[in-house]
Amino acid sequence: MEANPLIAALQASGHRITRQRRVVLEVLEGSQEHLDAEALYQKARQRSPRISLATVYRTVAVLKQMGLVAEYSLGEEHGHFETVTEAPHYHFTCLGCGQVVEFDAPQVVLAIQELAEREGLEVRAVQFSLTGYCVQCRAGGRDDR
Amino acid sequence: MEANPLIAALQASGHRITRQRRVVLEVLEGSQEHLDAEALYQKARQRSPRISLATVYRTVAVLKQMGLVAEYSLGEEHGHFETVTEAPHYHFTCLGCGQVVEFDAPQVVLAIQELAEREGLEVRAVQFSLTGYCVQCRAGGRDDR
DNA sequence: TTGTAAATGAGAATCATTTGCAATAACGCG
DNA sequence: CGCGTTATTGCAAATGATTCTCATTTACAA
Ligand SMILES: [Mn+2]
Ligand SMILES: [Mn+2]
Ligand SMILES: [Zn+2]
Ligand SMILES: [Zn+2]
Repeated sequence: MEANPLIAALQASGHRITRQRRVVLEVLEGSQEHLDAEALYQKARQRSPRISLATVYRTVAVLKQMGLVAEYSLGEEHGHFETVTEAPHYHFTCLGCGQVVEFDAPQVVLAIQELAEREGLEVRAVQFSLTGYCVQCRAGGRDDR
Repeated sequence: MEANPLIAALQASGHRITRQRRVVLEVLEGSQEHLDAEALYQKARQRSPRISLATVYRTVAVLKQMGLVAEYSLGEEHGHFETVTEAPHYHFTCLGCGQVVEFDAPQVVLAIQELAEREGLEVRAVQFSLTGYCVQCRAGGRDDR
């Protein structure tokens, strides 16, 4: 009875559907970019001006523990969020222009499975991200540091 | 002329060898554990009581940019440090008992090289760590969450 | 329509890390 | 060895990200 599957899932798990949760979810779904809490907050407030940053954090926290949203690091001091999709993928962030390149890495997934099996580990979370310089930034001089 | 190679490298790069740098380096080298800034600070202060936390941070920062020490995340909100050795290795942290399992993963290194080549990227830093439950913690009931 | 518990907003609190600045100490040189 | 220059330090205040407290609002089951 609810159009949005994310909202439906939230609802199904016994959470109340508030305007702010709906908005945060919409922003998250309607963006290809990799948003951090502040960006999410700015976008959300365009639709719901009175929303607070704390609510943004609280909302992604709920979505995270439900497995609907993933938080990951792009090498910065704060987290970024993205809705969880079928295929797992990872990120490379250019230190020059900031662009994020997404890539999939089945070999990495395999390596993890092997390790887990060999050592008897139960892997709950994987953190994998790269930083460096993209083609454009490497070309355009400024090969600093 | 300097016994410790790390100290020698620091010196060679034009940095002054201070008591506190020597101490931080010694603590880092003489520990198998994965120390965070606070732990490093506590251990360092046993040898040099007046050292400050700020100096610990400043020291690891210098060592990091020289490539002598690596900072990585173990899933917590703060960083951990370890001296850089020949073979790159990664970490799995048990959410139950806190133990850290180190492992090497050539497949991951390969996957990164391939990606870099294919996309023309220059990878400067790799962040790869796992969290979950170790064999002991999985066995000993408490299969919470 | 109402009661009740969940969720929110605002701001204070917390944590990790960084920074400003005056005092201290390394070390190249005479 | 004794100095002078300047990097480095200690301390405290500043910052940035995220969490928490608490009074107020709101979702939603009955
Ligand atoms: Mn992505
Ligand atoms: Mn290690
Ligand atoms: Zn770039
Ligand atoms: Zn364990």
